[in-house]
Amino acid sequence: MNEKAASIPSYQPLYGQIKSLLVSSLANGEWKPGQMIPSESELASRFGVSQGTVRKAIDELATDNLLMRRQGRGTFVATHAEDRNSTRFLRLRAADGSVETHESRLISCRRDTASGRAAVMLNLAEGEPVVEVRRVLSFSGRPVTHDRIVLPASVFGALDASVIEAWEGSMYSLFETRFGVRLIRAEEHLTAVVAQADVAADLGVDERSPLLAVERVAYTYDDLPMEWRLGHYDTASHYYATTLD
Amino acid sequence: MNEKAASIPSYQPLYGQIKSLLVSSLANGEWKPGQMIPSESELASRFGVSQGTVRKAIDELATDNLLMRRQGRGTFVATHAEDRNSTRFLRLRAADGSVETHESRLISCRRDTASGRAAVMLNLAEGEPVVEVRRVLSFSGRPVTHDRIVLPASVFGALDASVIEAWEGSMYSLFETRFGVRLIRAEEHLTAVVAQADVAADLGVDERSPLLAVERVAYTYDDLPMEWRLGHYDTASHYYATTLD
DNA sequence: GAGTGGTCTAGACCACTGC
DNA sequence: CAGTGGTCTAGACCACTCG
Repeated sequence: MNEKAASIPSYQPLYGQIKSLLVSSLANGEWKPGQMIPSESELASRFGVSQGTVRKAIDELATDNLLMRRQGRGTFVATHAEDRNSTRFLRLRAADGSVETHESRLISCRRDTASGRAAVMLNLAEGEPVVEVRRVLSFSGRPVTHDRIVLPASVFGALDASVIEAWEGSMYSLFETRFGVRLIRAEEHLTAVVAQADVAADLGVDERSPLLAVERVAYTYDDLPMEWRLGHYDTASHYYATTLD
Repeated sequence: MNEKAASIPSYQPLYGQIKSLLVSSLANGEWKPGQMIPSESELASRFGVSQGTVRKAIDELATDNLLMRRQGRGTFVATHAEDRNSTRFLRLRAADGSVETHESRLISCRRDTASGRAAVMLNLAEGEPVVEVRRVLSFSGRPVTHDRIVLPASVFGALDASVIEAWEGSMYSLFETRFGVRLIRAEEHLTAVVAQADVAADLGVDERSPLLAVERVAYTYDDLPMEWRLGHYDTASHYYATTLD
């Protein structure tokens, strides 16, 4: 095709437009997490562009972890329901650097109304219905993190304790499978705080112990905030790892 | 060229080899921070490959922040001595999300011998000479972080208080300009701790206040650890920001 | 206008997977 | 062996910067 992006106002390259089309197909559920998307050559003829252009679009989506390429097999929609992805957002490491398996213990799951930081960060009005989950994550049998998770009830209304306790896998995997919500990106704000009574009790640490407070907001394909959580990590024997580059 | 990578043992693509060659030129100082490297077409003929192959190599180096592309101008060696890069490794934000300017106050700069975590992380034997810098960073006039920086004296022997106080710019910019050491990547380990007396005094917070402890190791082009630092951040009015994706 | 990076194409061939 | 992604090429043309 030669009569390309002639009338686009502020120039966007063809592969950028293809990328948007692919994201739309992901967002509207045409291709579901874990599924294979059409081959590069098929997409090229569908969109009327060369394979190289489709390739560049897919390259960027793979870099952003929206897609996963597997040589010889195809290109797949990324999913949290995979061993290598199930802890993608977990930055906690044991003091010796190893990545341990962890177990989750549910404390509560109840309906509530939005307020404070959670309401602001989720773009909800005060008082809108939400679901609030509290849980403790243990590493090698020892409680390390306490999480309070707030979700809009408009989407997660069907979430309750039995659903969570029956689920094998991560929260994000549950959201994908049971609610059709795929969270692809999150932002975290870290501070150091002193443990409050309830959290201290759940973690088995002294009140007033220092804890790492981790506030997280996770976003969908459309960049809508869909989950707010406040974690409190006991960093006596674990640390939070990041890379700067 | 058709007689390409015929005898390479475990297949490495051509652009990967070009990438290695480019990194070598960066590491041995053929092209210095801030300088422009040869154009893609010149590199293509120098290496006897197509421009597209050079391009792919440069693309990846630009993604890794080793090079910076500027359309219409050329490709440049990334440097910390640039406004947009001078705070590249600083993840601190004010509580309202803004990025403030900061001022550094030097507490001490002295020769010491390697020991403990610093020795281990810098691959130094106990007792090898190091330079230790302590400083406080203030945001909007208020002290927020206390840093203890340890550097191998074999490279940074000429560093002293007068050099630091005369310098306008970041530490990494100083390392580049005065010591020919470019640090391209760093890893951080975060924990929550209680303030010790000396740090508390320097930051003007109560002893036993919770602080965010940030241990950082920074690496050169050759992936050698060249800087170890232990920061203590007062997160009462600031937070540490990261993105998960 | 000359030079640089950025996009797009068409086609050849290689590497890997699974039937 | 067919199908998929991965690499490489050669060449055309576009967008941007600067003198």
